[in-house]
Amino acid sequence: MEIIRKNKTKMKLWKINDYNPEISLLGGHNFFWKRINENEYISFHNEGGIYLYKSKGFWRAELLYGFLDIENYFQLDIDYDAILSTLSKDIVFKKPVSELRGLKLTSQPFFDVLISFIISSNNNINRIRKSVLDITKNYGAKQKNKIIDINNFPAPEKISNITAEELKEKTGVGYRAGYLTNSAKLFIKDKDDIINYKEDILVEKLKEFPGVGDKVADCVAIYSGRAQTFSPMDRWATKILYDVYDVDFKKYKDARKWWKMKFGKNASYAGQFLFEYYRRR
DNA sequence: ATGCAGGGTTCGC
DNA sequence: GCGAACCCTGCA
Repeated sequence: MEIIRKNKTKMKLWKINDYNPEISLLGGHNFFWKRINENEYISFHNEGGIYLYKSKGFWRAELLYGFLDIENYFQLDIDYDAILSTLSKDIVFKKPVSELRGLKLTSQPFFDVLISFIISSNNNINRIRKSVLDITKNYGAKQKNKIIDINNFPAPEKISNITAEELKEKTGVGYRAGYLTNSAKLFIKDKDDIINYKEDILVEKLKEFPGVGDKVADCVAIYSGRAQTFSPMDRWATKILYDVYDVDFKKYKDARKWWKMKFGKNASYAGQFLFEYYRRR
């Protein structure tokens, strides 16, 4: 991969090949990006702000503040072509892959994914995004940078110190407010332990957090880059798998096994293409 | 206008 | 293991 270094500032620029920010960053798996215009995006994660912009036909990313690992965040080590060509052997993926080419997953900071997907339960994408933004505006800190005025998402300590009543009043997260503050507290206590787990063990640990069931646990594990062999079973996935593959799972764990058996290491990408394709119909 | 679904989870039985 | 309740809002 190409790394461009500006001589004076030592700023690292990363080239993001074969990328579609619109469907990758403003869809249903990442709620921490602001679109400035069609050629510029900025993230407001607690751990860092990435500036993504199109220049001379290529998407490039640089860190504006904080300490995010951009190579890890954009999963620059994966073989995207190999994933797509493997999936495309299945007729089901012909249209999703051709129409949504450039859709990629991100490995987001663990806590940010945890909070945003606790908000996601029995909720819709527009409202999830709005709630995340409300939390950021109310409790984040201004991050000085050369592009745009922006707050970052608050740290676990910050959220743990808000009362559920206040959070509910200011952000519209509703009955999930208590889940959020208590999960933040538990995260502070358990973070050194939990971030070392992966895949099936991680999702079981994640269910100890209030507001986290099987589906949200899958989202946190996958969208933080700690699981690849399954895909979250929400209303959409359940319907899609029933309609397309004629499968219907009695137990959630059976769904995890099915994804792994059917798609192996590509399961999370498989699910993401199906979800983003069918929810746009 | 009123009813319902939205990337589910919790609680009580 | 099953069903109801849940904040709120856009859209039919």
